[in-house]
Amino acid sequence: MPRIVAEKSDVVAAIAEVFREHGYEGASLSQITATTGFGKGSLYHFFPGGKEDMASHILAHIDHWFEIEIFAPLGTGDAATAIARMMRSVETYFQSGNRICLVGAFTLTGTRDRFATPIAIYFRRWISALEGALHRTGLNQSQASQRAETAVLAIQGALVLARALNDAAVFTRALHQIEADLLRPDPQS
Amino acid sequence: MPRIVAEKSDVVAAIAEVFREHGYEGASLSQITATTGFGKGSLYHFFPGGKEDMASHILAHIDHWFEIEIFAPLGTGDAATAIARMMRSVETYFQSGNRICLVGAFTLTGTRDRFATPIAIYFRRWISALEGALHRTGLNQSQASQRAETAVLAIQGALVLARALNDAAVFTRALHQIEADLLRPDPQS
DNA sequence: TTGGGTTTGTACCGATTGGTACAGAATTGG
DNA sequence: CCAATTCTGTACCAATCGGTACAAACCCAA
Repeated sequence: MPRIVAEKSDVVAAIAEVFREHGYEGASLSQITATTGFGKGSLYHFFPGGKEDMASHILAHIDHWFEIEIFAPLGTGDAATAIARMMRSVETYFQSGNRICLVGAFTLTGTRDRFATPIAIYFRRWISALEGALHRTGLNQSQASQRAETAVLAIQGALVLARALNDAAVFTRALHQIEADLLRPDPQS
Repeated sequence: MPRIVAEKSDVVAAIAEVFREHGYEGASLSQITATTGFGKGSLYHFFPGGKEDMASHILAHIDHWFEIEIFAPLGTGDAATAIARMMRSVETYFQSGNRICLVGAFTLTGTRDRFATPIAIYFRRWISALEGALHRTGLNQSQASQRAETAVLAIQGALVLARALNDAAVFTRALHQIEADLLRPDPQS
């Protein structure tokens, strides 16, 4: 019984990479079976709802990972440390700019309409978790909110530009600047 | 004879909107014919190379528009004025965040591999044009380069986040901050 | 008005799409 | 060891995919 869960989780991770490479519409069932090694039988056993079901589970899987590794930790301990920890996790997760944000990729196509709610929740949660940490550094609510939004947005943009220029250095460079901007002392006070 | 060119340009613009909405892989020929009103006959007359040919022409069309309206103007006149002008053009072009950057959307899927060169050229040219203007404000080369990269990246990220949250205000808010960051006096001097 | 090129709609093509059916292999609890 | 359940490969399906062929409609110069 636990074996089912474990394998399903593996399947989710494997399919996610196919979506990451070809997008939702571009990832065909035959590509998924070929790349993951799972036949249609297995696929439709785990995901009776087909492609859309797979993508839903993938988004949930990603959201869960971020909740555990990024969002929740932002709420604990020293704020500056938590933010630095986030930046490190982000750099690792996105493989220094060589890996795409699937949520962001879904956002930019018609796929967004299918998954509008989980997509919006993911980004809102990220911003709100970061905003909480910034608030603990002494920033007021509106400044914390603005900085958090800017940081999340910049991470997404960095992923786009790094891939467009095929230059992962763009991403790491951006991450360092984002971190500096986040921890910069309040110019108001 | 000029009529051909004019109509072809119209077709390009119409198809671009379909790609913008569904992505390259997601935009089917039948959707293109239905949305644009042009039959397959016309489509394959103008674009013998099919879908890929259409997308190439669209990218060229976009690049040309940006060259005329954004990139080239950055090289003329007062730098601060030129940058402010760019921000206004960007806000108009992307309809205050309600319109997607097709180049960015292509970047995040397997489509990038097909059009890697024009995509990279587009972003490089944008950054380099902006870098030139920043250099004219007195910033040194490396600072100008870094700021230009950050600004272009942030615009892309703002488009992603605005669409993800279905909130155009995110985009306009970001644009104002980007402009302020670009024109901020050199902290070094 | 006619003739030649340009533009377009329609019918059609093989290939592939996402999805279903189901028999059998593998695994498990009893 | 057996039966029930879980898992998987294969064959198959209608629908749609991107693309081709081509004849008719259209347009403009002569």
